[in-house]
Amino acid sequence: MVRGMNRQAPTLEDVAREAGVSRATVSRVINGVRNVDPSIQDLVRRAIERTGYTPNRAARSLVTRRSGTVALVVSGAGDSSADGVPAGGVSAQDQNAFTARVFADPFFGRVVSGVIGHLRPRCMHPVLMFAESAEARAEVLSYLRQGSADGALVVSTHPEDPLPALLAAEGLPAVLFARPARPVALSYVDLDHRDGGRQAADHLLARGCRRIVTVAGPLDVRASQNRLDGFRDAMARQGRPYVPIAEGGFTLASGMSAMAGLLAEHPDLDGVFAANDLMAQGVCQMLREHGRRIPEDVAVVGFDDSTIAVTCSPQLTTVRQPVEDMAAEMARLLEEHIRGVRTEPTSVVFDPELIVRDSA
Amino acid sequence: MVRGMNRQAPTLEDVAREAGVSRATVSRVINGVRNVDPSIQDLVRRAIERTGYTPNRAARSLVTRRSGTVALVVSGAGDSSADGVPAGGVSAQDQNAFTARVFADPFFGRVVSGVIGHLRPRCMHPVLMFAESAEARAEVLSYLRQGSADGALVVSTHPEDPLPALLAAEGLPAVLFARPARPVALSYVDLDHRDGGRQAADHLLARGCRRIVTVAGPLDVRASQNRLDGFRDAMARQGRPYVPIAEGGFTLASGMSAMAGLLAEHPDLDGVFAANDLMAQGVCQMLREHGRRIPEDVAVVGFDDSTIAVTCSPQLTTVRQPVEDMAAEMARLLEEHIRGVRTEPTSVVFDPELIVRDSA
DNA sequence: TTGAAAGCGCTAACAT
DNA sequence: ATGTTAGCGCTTTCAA
Repeated sequence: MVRGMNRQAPTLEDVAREAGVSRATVSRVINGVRNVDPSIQDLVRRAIERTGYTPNRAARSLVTRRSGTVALVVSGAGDSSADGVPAGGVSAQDQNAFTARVFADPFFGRVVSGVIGHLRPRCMHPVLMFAESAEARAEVLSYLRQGSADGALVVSTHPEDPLPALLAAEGLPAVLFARPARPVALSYVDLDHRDGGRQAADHLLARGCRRIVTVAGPLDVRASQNRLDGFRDAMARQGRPYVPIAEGGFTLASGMSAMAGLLAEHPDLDGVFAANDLMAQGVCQMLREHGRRIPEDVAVVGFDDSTIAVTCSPQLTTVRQPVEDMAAEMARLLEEHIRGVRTEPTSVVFDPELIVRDSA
Repeated sequence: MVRGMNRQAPTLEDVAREAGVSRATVSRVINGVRNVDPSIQDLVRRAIERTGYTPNRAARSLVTRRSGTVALVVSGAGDSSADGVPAGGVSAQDQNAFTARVFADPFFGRVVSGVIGHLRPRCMHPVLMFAESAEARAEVLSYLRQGSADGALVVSTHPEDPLPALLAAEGLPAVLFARPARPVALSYVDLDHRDGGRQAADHLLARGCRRIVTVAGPLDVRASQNRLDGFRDAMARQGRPYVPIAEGGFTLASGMSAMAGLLAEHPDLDGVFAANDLMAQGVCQMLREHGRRIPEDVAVVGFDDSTIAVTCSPQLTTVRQPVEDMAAEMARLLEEHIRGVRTEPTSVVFDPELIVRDSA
């Protein structure tokens, strides 16, 4: 069915003529509306086949007021207004750095995967947007207002991200990954991070570790804080109120240097909880550089169960965050908001699960 | 300008009435067509402000026949037709695995960054699509035919990827990352991989390395093959016709095991060229586990200059592939094809550049 | 069950 | 320089 690029694409009209019926009937067949004579359905379907017809999305959107597209936005904090930004906005450098940071963690890939998994069977598609500056955020809003996308799935990389509030204020359908720092009338999907921290502590303790330390995530991020809280609570409940802690930045390098510091102050440590797998990998590397065997000398527990948990050696024992499922749930909620079958903001909190492998 | 979600969005008509002019005039102002009296322009702009008007994208697309969207497709090989696929197509597992693999390398993030960098100022947006199965590929084609996207930017992860040929056959605007295995009438952007391999060899040699080995990429990938060829040629030209080689899979783990093998057979090696940074990182880790210092005992050169090149320790000396620039160029070419100002398939080949850091 | 016709909101050719 | 008008391709009442 190779068609030259010159010929106009066939329209409903063409199919209707070919089938000897009206536009309306063809439309009904395509959209699966009942009340169409089976024999006519066949007729139409054959005509569609013959003409190589594909519905025009713009025309359909115009009348249905649905684009079949959702914005998948990765949102930073950036300048919250047009303050002090050199004309022209954010530099390519900054933008690259931001993007690089986002993609450095396998986390985002898992989000994409989960989102696409839900969207694809419904003929919906994600358009990727970065909102690391006030300018970029305005663009996201305008994109949604234009009806270019029916709603937004937003993953904030910073607790002070102003985008959720802006979205809510305009009444635009949106679902967040993680509960926003300040209350916003939007649905979100989250993980019970506290419980994850607790599971890590319990496992290390049950394993017989006595001198446990932790490499926390950035403490201005609620998720990090909660993982740490849960971890500490569990430790305290078992009679260990004090746990040495180093703060990392969720990166491999920060995990390494945090571990180096911890090792210097507590050379006899025998257990580490790292608040994500990337840092856990850094922790393992640093431990090995110091001649410690894992898990014989030091047990390491990570968080996330990202792909690196298994590519890392030894394979990481880690607290699984079901990111794909969470992302799919975001898409599901958003779809319901868009369809209007769900109107109130909702929250769905997932439970983490300890995955035991070789590192602890 | 908070608007309840109940009120209909204002249309051109509303603005026109508010400003006391015709729809056409408002449209002209919005689209920056000359021949509009400055005073009226102001009038209109104020009316737009007051009404909070935003143009409806679907309506605009319908008449301009432009969606302002391009498909950014990551394409695998997968089943090339409906052979032996269990009903329902590819499993969620497979899809996740595919996505995970794609995002494990910082490469894709750089592509996204470069693409967005070019698209954003032009008010265009990328929609993310995966085409790892025949089904998914059909969907990409249909998406483009529907006019949902004006063209496709495709990054193939496999040399036998059938998508480019399908795109070309339908005359759909598309630009590829890397020259396709078999000739296809599409524009592409590529790197002079041979020259990159050459630069790596020359640097290692100039440094005084005598027992050089290499960890190649998957040899069914043209880029890997070319990097290797260039590397070997340069070595041969300097009187070293034989270079021990191990084939990796562009992953960290494969870099480690390739290095382990090489080390076992050539314990006296003093220089390594790894065909990408991820493998180079694996190489470094393995070398360190074997007590080799980098670069004192063994010099290591990577390829790509991805973010890990600098997060890795020691920082990687590597052959830079300007992925962001290449991706932006893809976007530029595609845009020209879409606008019709470029009709013939074109190729743009970038030059790699050796970035000297600490590892060699 | 099918068809006729009225738009959806916009741009562009044409008329003024 | 501005307004009038005719669609773009589709869905969806409303009649038949």
